[in-house]
Amino acid sequence: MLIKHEIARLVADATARALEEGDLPPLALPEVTVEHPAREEHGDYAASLPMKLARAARSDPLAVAEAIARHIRPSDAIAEVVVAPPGFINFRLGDAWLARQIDAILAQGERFGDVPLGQDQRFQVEFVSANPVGPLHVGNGRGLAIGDTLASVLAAAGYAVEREYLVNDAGTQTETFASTLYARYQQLFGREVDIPEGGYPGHYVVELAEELKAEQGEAFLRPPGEPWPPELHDVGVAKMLAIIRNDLAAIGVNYDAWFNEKSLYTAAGPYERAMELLREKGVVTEKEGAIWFTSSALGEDKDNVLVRSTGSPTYFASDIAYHYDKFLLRGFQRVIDVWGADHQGHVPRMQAAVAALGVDPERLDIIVYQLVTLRRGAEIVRLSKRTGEMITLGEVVEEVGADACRFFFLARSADSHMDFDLELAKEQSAENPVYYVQYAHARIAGILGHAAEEGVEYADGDLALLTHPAELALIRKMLLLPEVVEAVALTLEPHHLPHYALELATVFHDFYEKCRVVSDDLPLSKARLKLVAACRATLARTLGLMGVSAPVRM
RNA sequence: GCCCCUGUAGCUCAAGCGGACAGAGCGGCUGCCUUCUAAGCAGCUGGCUGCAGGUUCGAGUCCUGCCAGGGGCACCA
Repeated sequence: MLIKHEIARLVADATARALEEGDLPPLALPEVTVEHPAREEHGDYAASLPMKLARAARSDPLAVAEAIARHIRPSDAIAEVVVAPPGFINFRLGDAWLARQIDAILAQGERFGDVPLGQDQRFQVEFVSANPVGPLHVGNGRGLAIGDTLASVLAAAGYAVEREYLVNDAGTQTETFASTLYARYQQLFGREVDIPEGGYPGHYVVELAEELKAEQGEAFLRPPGEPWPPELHDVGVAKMLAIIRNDLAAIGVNYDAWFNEKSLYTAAGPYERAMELLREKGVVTEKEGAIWFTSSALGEDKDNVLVRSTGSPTYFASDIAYHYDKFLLRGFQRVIDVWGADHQGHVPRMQAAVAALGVDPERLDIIVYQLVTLRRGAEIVRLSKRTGEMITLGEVVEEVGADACRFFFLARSADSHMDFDLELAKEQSAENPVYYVQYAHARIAGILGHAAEEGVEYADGDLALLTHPAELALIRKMLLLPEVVEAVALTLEPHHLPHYALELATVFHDFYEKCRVVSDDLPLSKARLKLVAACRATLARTLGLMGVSAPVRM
């Protein structure tokens, strides 16, 4: 159990005893939590419970704090319990206990940070899922960093997590894409055709057409004026998808599943079954030749079309079928979808649809991240796939580096609108926060390498020798990792991770300046080697959760 | 017009469920390498948390109104 929870329990138990013995008047006990005081002199943890109870106890918060504090049982972890105005109970961890935690961290190695929140419940995180009609852009990068890290953190929190990419290969967009590709293809054979209305003007389609011509010659050519051959759709989508997968690989994402939208539409498949279920639930109606989800009766602004009057299903219907598949067919306990803000209007009706399928909407979390503005200095670069000019994620990764990209995307909360200034990202590459963290890891690797060269074995190091404030500060910070993992898993806000990484690196660099590790003092050297070995594991785990590399040399 | 997000230092952003004196990085200025990595450290500079009310023992955080910016309101996805 995390020390944070142990302390909260000590406070709860003490309060219960104070109530039993009449030191406090009868009152209902709220959930007890502890927090980290902002100021160091207030200790490691603080309980503000007395201030919350003061009114019900009709007493002074300070008196309540003292009544509770009197009943706190001693713990070997806690060196000091202090009551402080206006009504806090402050706890300070003991130096010896802190030092002993190093062995616990070393024993866990790079599993340190795991937290027993889940018991292997199956979770799915679906992210990016960009339509295979163009290369990934910077906004996709943000979704990628958020989704991938969330998946890693949830796995560390004890859930069985699957990463999934939905390939939208059944909608009108890939049809338009195929038309565009065919137009470009024909142009290569000297035909004067324009790309279709609403098509994709980007140069990459020309490149794909050239590739097609080089590989297949005129095999896809039809007489002028005739529609493109049906095979072209899948061939084109496959080529686009290959480019996307390549970009994803460059930034280091590994999906467990690639789900084809088309597979929803097999006979008696998810689409048909989901629609049937909605009909059974009585949330479907027909009007103006189309089939509608009667979401306005469920508190929504308006109804939404499921099947167009042409008979083809909308994106909304497709997504309902997809979530039917996730929840009812594959049985995920919880599904986390990571969407860009341009889809936020889709959130309430999706939640309503999931509820209509009989699934507790609490099981569906939709993380909406705000859009990214890409700029070069003062010049704003448009993100739209529909304009010819765009900077792809692949190009950004090449320019800025995968590690810096991920860290940058991750460091801002999903709710914040972010600017990605390429000029700045490049200029700052040496001053980038990610290198600050990685440098701490590389420094430790250097120290451990140096110790090995000097033949210093430290397995028997005596941790009791670690008493320097910088050493203890480092241990304190390391012990926070499980708390951060727990917080991220609970709030689904991965931006806490890079901020923690920065704090940990700061405390390490401070320690490094103040404490020489390998010195003439062999016992102290051994103890400090244990300390930095544990710190290396903590840094590596933190970086690993973010998908950022932990270099041994820089 | 309605809905979602945001407004915190010159810039980019933090601030777990409301807690003690709002923090980092970058920028600017000043110092520190015969030593395990100077991609580092120490110090200085910097704030009416958009504005006005309200709730509370306590508000950057919650509520209401206003102002400003981004996004969304299709038989597109």
